[in-house]
Amino acid sequence: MPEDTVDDETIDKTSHLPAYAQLANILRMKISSGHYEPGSRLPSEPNLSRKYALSVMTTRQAVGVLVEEGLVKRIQGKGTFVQRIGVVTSNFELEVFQKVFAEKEHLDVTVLKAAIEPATGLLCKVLQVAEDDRLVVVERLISHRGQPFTIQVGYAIFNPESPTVEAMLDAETLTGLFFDNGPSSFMKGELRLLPTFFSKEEAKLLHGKAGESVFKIEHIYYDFANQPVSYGWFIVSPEKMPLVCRMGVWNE
Amino acid sequence: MPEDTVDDETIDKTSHLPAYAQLANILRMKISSGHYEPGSRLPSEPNLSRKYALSVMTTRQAVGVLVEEGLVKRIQGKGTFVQRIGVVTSNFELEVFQKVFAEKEHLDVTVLKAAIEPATGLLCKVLQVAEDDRLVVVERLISHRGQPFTIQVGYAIFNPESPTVEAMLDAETLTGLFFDNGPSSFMKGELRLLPTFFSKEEAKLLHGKAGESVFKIEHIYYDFANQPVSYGWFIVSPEKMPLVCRMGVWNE
DNA sequence: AAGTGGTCTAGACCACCTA
DNA sequence: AGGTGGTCTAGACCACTTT
Repeated sequence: MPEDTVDDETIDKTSHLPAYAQLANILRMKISSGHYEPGSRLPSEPNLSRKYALSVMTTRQAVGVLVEEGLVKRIQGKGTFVQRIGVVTSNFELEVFQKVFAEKEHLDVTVLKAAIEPATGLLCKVLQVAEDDRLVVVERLISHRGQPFTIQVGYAIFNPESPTVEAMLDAETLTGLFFDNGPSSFMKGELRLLPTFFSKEEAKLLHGKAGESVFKIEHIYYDFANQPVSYGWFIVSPEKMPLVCRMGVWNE
Repeated sequence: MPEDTVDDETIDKTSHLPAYAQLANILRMKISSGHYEPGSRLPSEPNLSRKYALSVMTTRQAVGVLVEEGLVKRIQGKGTFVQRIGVVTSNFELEVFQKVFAEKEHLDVTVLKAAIEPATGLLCKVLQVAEDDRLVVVERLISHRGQPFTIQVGYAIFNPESPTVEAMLDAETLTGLFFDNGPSSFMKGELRLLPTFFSKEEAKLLHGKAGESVFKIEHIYYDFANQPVSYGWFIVSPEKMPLVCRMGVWNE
């Protein structure tokens, strides 16, 4: 009476797909098919290692893939448990931002405003400067493949020698857009995603309707001394930048 | 002429902090201090292994931590490179959602509506049912520590035997709120984050102002047969649920 | 050919949980 | 005490990139 003999797939060590990925696929399949039910325990790592003739480290790597995907959760001393999918563990990536800004050859930047202004109220607080200190302000309309994509507004503390200011004013190479490719290095930054609505001007520039609900992505960057160096935001429509998060097993 | 003798920290193998975490800390420090500049190459893993007297696997684990944090990027055959921080690689987690719903003892749920209705227009499309098929609809006000937190609206295909319907109507145990603890298992789901604004009623219930910009988190779940089983959304103010993403090195 | 990251082994010991 | 995940070693071979 054979048990567990041919009911399972095995690891093909001649395959180009790494063993850990093969095992991850097998386990993922068993989870999505209901063979391992939500809340239940996965076979222990030593057991999986024996069953699929892999070392513990390789087995751990396979399970680690599922952990990254949020399908299972490891609890030391107890085991690895199949997770139920749910809203609470999700995260939203700025995938569209990545794709759009990666295609530099299809980006067009129009400078709407570039000026030096005295700092006021909120800006003083955010950038930790005194009232009337001078700020560089730049507003840009960024189009992607001919379609208006986002409006960017940025403020930086004015300092002719600061690479930040240089980068901001450098529309040509886009370095000022998101500080991903510039000469300066920042210790840290913070993003904040907010709901807002199109102003009349924004709607016109981005081909939307005034009052339409859109995203605002605020960003603030700090230098090595922990001082804020720039503050600004992007305005972008959810139609141009859908924020979607998939949970569970897709594409099987 | 000593070089690299005492300028570097070393790994304390008697520490409770794992060696890989210690090395990750060292490397993170060197990145944030500018010792390793953005765009530059990290020492190779064999080099780091020799330098800190660790095995390759342990060194890899340390570098893996920084990869997860987005501070460095591995490129096979070339090396590991320090990344510049930027907007494009960020993601937003629903941390507040996690925390709020984890404190089940501090949640209060008021059922605003529970009914069976015929499907119409948009709902037919989303749930892939025929016009006038019956749907269960539930609206809830969820309060956390006495403060109104979110309004949840959910639709499910009516089937008295479906665990989804059971879960939705089960206000007591909150299982219907986000399907994270219920008896049913779902193969997959999709979330969509959207900007919108408070309706008059929503504003009143959530102590906000009508017309205020807020988040809408749409969710749709599918069963094992890939059929939609439920659709709905949460309405929540950005003040109650800030969506923040930190980039670079914080808390050093 | 040499250097890099990517995968893998066959063990080992530790920390934690349950019985 | 025995099982579980967490860490670690000292090698090995492979795939990819550069010289």
